[in-house]
Amino acid sequence: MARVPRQKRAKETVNAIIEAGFIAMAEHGPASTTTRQIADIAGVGVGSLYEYFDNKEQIFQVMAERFVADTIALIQPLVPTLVRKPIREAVRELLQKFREFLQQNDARYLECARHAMTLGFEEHLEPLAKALQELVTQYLMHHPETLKIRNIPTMSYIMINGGIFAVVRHLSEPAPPISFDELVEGLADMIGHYTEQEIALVERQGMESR
Amino acid sequence: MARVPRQKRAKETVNAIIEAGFIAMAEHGPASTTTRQIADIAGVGVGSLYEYFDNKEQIFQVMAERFVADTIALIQPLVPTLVRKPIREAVRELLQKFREFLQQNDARYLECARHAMTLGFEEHLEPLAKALQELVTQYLMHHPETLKIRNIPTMSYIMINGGIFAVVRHLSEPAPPISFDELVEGLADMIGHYTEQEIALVERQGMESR
DNA sequence: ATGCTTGTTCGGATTCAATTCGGAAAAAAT
DNA sequence: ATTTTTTCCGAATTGAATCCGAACAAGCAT
Repeated sequence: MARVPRQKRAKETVNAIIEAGFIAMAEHGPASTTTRQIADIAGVGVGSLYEYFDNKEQIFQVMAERFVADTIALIQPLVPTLVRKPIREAVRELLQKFREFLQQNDARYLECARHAMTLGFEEHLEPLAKALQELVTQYLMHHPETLKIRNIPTMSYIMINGGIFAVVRHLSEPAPPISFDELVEGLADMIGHYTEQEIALVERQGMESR
Repeated sequence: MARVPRQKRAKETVNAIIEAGFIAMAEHGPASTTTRQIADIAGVGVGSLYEYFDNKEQIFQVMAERFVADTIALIQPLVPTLVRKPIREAVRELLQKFREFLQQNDARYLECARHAMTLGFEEHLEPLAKALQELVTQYLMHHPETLKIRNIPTMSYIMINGGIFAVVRHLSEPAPPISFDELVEGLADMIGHYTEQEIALVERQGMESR
């Protein structure tokens, strides 16, 4: 952003531009969204885009940041509730909330996510991965029996990244071979089984060594 | 492709363009590779690009197709060997081969994969997903005890997509929190545990119903 | 209110990369 | 050798992204 909006009017302009970005992106896909389209939808002149953004790319970047920030804002208040639930239920609830989130605002975010992998979304994904990492950490602390699981960093890395992408990929498939609900169940089972088996393993070893 | 190369010379040109595409992509990232760069690296005039490709985008598409095709060509001969091995070992071997594959040719493919999520790679991923699906199917047939696992389609969807993306994401992180070997072990464990637990579950149920 | 400074908007002018096109050179066919 | 087909090219065109300076609005001191 070349310049910071100081007056209310200017802030509204910036906001209109970002909103317009989402709309244009959902309609045309990222490759064929032009600055003129964004400006027209936002109801501002093309020149105005460049008052607050260095280039078109940066508009997309800010959109991505907002998307990720909103997703995190969705997750964080859920943490205290989720950490008290059984693992499968927690996974299910998290993913269902995420789905609802994507479908609000005429499914604008969903349309974006569908096209949007096309951008450098991953670069902005880090904060989301961090938030999920935090959720995992909180969860582990509320379930002391899970702390004995081996390779927690590795497994949470796999679950978080694998999970994010399995969901995003599913959303971006025109005709996915499985339903979203099946995907959710599958992820819940995958994670549930893993933790259960690890805990069982630890207990067995504990008994043997007595 | 507007035109099909008929003479040997022309085929070499096409090939040089695609190769140049990989080099330029690895060097500048997809967003800022220009047609001129590609033409210069390939040692042809800019105009020549358009003899065989409709536009720059299509060059990237063909690159993606070649990448995916090469990956499949890597996997398919491994199938007969992999299906005879224990699950963890199979996963480990597959992923290690994949890593070697990415690092050949000055790690050109790896550099591409790093940037390349930025493109519509996923659209070309389908054949790869299919090949992996086939590997899973073959594996299951060679291990009859695994056929009792519930939700095989869902679980293989998650493992394949989650696996692909966890690996790609790992490769594209400048400072990943875990090593590639840890990732491989983790994935092997995740898949291994799941199948073991499912098999155990089925056996237990089998005993109960007697 | 009035003049002054700072912030904001705008759209034509400019720049830059993608794409086109018509003809020259090379290869193949006659 | 001549004709036909294929290939190659780079200057010219096109269109979108970006810049810029004048015009307009807001804040603010007098």
